[in-house]
Amino acid sequence: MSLEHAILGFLNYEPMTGYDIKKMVDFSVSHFWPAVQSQIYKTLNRMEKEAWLTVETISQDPRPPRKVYQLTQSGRDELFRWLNEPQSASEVRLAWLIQIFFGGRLEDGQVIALLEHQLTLQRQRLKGFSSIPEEHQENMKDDDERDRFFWMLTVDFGVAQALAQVSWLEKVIENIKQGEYRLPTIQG
Amino acid sequence: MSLEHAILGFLNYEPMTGYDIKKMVDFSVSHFWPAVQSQIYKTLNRMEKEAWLTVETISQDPRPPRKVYQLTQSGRDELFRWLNEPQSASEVRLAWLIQIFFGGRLEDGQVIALLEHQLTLQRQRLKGFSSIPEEHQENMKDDDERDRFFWMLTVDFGVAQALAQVSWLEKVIENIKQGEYRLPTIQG
DNA sequence: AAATTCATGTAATAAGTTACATGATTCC
DNA sequence: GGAATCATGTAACTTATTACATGAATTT
Repeated sequence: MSLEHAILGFLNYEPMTGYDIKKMVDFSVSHFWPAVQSQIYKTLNRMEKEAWLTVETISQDPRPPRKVYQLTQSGRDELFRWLNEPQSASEVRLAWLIQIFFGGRLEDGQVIALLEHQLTLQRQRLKGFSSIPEEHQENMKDDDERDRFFWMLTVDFGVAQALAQVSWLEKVIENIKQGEYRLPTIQG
Repeated sequence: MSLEHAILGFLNYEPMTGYDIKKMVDFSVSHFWPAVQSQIYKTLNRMEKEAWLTVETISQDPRPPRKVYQLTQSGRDELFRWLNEPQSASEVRLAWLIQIFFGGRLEDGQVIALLEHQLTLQRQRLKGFSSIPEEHQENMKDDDERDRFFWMLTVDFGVAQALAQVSWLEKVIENIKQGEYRLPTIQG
């Protein structure tokens, strides 16, 4: 499980509550590893049982108590073990490609609508990425420059992916519109 | 659920057993929507209950009976309804990007090892793709030309994605090796 | 002699989503 | 006055994975 290890990574920066972790996840890694709140709380409980974390509970009536989680040595060991472990195939599930796969049973116009929808989504994604660096400047003050670089690398990867998809989609749409059923990448 | 709809798509070609479907999935859509055997059988049962499929059971002792599934009208309707439904964000979970995200806490050499591992995986993926078109020629004989085109489009997408990842990874590795911490895509 | 193909299934487990619940304080 | 923030949690459900089980016939 990788959410576990993302959490270990965040807690390696500093002790935090589940609420804080949720915010950090949304803000930084959600574009390649989203997580809902209930999943984070469940995972934190499991990790505590595994003795990767300790909790300090600070009551603050009438709100629920803040449960500040902190890495144990065993948690830190696990984090660095995992950070060095080669990850096998990355999981990708693209429902829209299933649609394209069976696109032979649709009319050209229907397929083009599907492709154009994906194009819109990818362009929106690109816009979303371009706002991250500035927000980041504000929120992160004088954190480690090196941490910042690797964060921005993951953003850059997202941008590269989105750009590649956009140009692929544009070519495919154009080809189909012209009645030329050519593959943009393989040969011509 | 999209496995459901992939199955509807395959059964729209012709009636098949779960075993047949598993083979087709592995051969054609598994690179963007993998499915294990037990998942397929479970899904077929559910789909039968939903009246999207009917079964014809052909006993063949001592083997398990062949259960040949066939689309109902309601199943076909559901297929085409779904094929035209715009799909929202495609699910992508990239564990190795979590590693890169926390790469600031590793040494350059360790990060480079992670990146080079991904590079190897993507190059292998590319090799895998290049073998599909020929296999396909053999297996598919005189099926609809149009179906074939859209199948090959999904392969082409996979190739485009893999190529984009390869060149991104190459640039990042090079930059880090030179001690120049630059983002390949955003600016320079 | 060993591996693969055919053909089904179950059980246990893991991971993730959706929806609900509480309730004061602060911001717009 | 209404929305967002803080801060936790549970329950039901869905989706997917891993591992086990059977067993003849065919291919390597």
